[in-house]
Amino acid sequence: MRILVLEDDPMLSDGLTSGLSLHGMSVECVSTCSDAVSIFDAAHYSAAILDLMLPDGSGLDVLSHIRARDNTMPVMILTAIDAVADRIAGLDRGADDYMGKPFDLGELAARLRVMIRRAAGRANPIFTWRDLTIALSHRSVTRAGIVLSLSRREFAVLEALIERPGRVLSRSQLEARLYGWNEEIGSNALEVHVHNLRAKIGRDAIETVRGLGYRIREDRA
Amino acid sequence: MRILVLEDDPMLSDGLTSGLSLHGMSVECVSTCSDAVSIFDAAHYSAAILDLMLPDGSGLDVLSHIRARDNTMPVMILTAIDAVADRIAGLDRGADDYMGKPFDLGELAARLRVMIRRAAGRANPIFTWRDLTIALSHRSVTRAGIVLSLSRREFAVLEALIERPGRVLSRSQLEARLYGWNEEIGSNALEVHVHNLRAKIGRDAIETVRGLGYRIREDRA
DNA sequence: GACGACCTATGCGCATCCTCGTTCTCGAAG
DNA sequence: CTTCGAGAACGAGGATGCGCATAGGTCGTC
Repeated sequence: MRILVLEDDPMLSDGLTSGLSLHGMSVECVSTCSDAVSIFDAAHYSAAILDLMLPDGSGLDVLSHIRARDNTMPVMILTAIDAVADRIAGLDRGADDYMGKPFDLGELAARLRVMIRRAAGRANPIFTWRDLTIALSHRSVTRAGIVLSLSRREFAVLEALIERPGRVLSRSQLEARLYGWNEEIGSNALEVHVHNLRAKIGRDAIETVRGLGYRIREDRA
Repeated sequence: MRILVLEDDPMLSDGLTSGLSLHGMSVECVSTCSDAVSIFDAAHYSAAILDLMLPDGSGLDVLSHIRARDNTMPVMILTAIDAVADRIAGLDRGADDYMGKPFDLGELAARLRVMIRRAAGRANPIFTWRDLTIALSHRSVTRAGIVLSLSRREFAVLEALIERPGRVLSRSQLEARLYGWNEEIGSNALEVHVHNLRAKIGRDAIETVRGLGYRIREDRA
């Protein structure tokens, strides 16, 4: 099990390295967000531990970077013991777990193992788009940290579109997916759903390609 | 065939440029990893040749960057003749082939062609012309990195022309393709579309062959 | 019965597209 | 080189219909 640690406090990172090694994990440390980003792009790890307060940014940005690349690596964030807002923000951006400092090394190791085991068995892609995160398995969508409640049809539309970002889905394709094959639809129901969906997830997330259909706008931010 | 070369030795990059040009490839050179990364994000190439030892990093990092973006572009890495470890690392990170320095230009060109041909069979067709990229599957067209919005007819014209670059399509051929068989057209609608299309993708992309029709100008840049 | 999810219906705005008239360009003939 | 005609480019106007927004109606659930 290869763990990457993003932590700028040398005392803490040394402790993590030696402590987790005792639990059979091999640990590598970086101390800046930019190092973390480049090493994540380059290599593969079983899990990552991210501190939030770094000299050149927040670990949350690294997390967003990871998830933006469809990397579902388990991520644990370290927060101050009482920083609830940070924890929520972390989970919303796709973190799998958090621990408050100071923490017990044994518990940290155990939680890492749980995360890694769970990750191995899951094919639960968490899509992200701008400030939107969509967890298909939980049928949950959050925007900028707050949970949205989508109706069944709305979620189905979003799910269909987000499976292939940038790909145009025609109205008939979407209807065939929402309704059974010969569960005919006689009106602009789909457009209404798209309309309501846009009101919830943001006007410009879904792009209409006139005469062809809809697609999720690719995020070139 | 548009090739991007990442090489910081000017002697070598000059040689590659002139040598590969003789084999009908158009070559662009960058000498730093950061330049390479930004140009890969902006434009599309048929293949890339990456040196490993660069002033600001390793070509392997560039390779990882490319693959992290789901870009399946064929990549060849250049290594010292006896750097076996580098080759393995390169292939592990998703390179398609490698060559040891010094190399034979003819062989390099041949291997590039093989890579490109192989890649053409697996990828969705993305045509490029100068700073234009056309992804038929996504129905998206970008010019110098920014997305253009083409209307249905405009895209259809462009699609028809770009299927066979350099080939002249007569007006009646294009009309037959845009409109159904007996969906007659009574005027110069096609010319208007060509006109509007030119305004978007660049005046000289589409060449008119007087009395015969239109064609995509072949890129001999 | 209140509520939410869903489908249906309808009017409007606007992008798209065709048409038309004019101007421009090319190329061959004089 | 000049002239001239056909083909091509351009700009503008107007019709069409797609997609949007909104409201009303039905069904199922609590």
